[in-house]
Amino acid sequence: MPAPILSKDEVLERLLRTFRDRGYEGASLAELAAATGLVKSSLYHYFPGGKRDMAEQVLAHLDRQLAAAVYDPLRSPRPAVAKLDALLDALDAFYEGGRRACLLERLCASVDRAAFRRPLRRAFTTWMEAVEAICVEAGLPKPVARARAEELVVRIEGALIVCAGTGDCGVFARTIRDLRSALLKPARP
Amino acid sequence: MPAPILSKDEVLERLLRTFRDRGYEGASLAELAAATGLVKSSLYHYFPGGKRDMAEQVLAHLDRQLAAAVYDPLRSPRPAVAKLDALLDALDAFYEGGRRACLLERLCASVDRAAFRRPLRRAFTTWMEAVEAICVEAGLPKPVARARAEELVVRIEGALIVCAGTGDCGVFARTIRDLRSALLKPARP
DNA sequence: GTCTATAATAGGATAGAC
DNA sequence: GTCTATCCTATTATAGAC
Repeated sequence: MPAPILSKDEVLERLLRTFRDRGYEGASLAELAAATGLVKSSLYHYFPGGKRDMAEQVLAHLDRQLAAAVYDPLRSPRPAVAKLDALLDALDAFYEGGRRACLLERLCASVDRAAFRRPLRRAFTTWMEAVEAICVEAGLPKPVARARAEELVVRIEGALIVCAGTGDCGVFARTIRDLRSALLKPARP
Repeated sequence: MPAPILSKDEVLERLLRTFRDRGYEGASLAELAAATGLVKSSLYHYFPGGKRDMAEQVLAHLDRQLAAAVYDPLRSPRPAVAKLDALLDALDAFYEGGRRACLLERLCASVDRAAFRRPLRRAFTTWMEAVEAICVEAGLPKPVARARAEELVVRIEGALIVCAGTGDCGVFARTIRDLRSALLKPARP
């Protein structure tokens, strides 16, 4: 009875990278197996439901990771501006300045998207609610805060696409910079 | 020698729809054939290079379509606000209020993305230049116009992702509305 | 220019040994 | 929990008739 080579979290981490680099359809079982150092049938031990199961568990893993590394720290007693800075730094690092794609986007675009509907919706909602809370804390009225949060998520996702399409990571940098300076500005008179 | 059933443009139009609905990897030759009413080997008559060839030609087709239906009309003698309105109306119709995905995004996310690098870059650039021209015409300084154009494309692409992810087309509608009212606003003091 | 037929391969998935 | 071996189907692609 061989011992596990990688922890489940390490397996999920590698699957996450493969899915976001290759896309859902683009990531074959052969690639996913190679990325984890396992053979296909070993993957089926962890993920009896196959590829779809992998993506679902990777999504849940991402959710946990983000909660622990990004969203929870936002509850610390710091001014809203500092929280926004921290969030944008985390996003910049996570997407490597626009060089990496977003797993959520990749799964939204997949043929199996219906299977990921709920976790995807949840991921986007959690993200937006975290930003909305920062905006509210900064003194913005709730409807404005909501709109600003939506705008942040939209612009980050869009910037990743345009970076990939133009090969110009500057788009992502400018988007981050712009959000940093404008997101918490008072609502226009 | 049977006559063509569909014109080349009609074939390209149907391939475009299939690619944007199913994604590049997600669209199989069987689906692409069904969508055009041809059998696989007939597709190879039009597209000897197979699927990649199809996507490349579809991209070129889209480029021509946009030039004729969207970009060229922007050269007519109308005020900049009217041009922006027309462009946003065209985008809203093209993406069906956020219900349809963007072909450019689908190809950016594909495993064969390297093959589409140039046409993708060109498509994004053309789009941004058209918006930039409107902004300049509205009296914005060139650097501001450039940034605003980038912002429009980023927000449209992002809104499509967030729509797909949350199932809420309202995101797209709000983005269009917001761009309509804010894109040509004078640069902040 | 369209078709039928067929190859060749890659993909997802399973059985069962250790 | 990992492996080897295998299966089945879908997918891409080609050959050649009409």
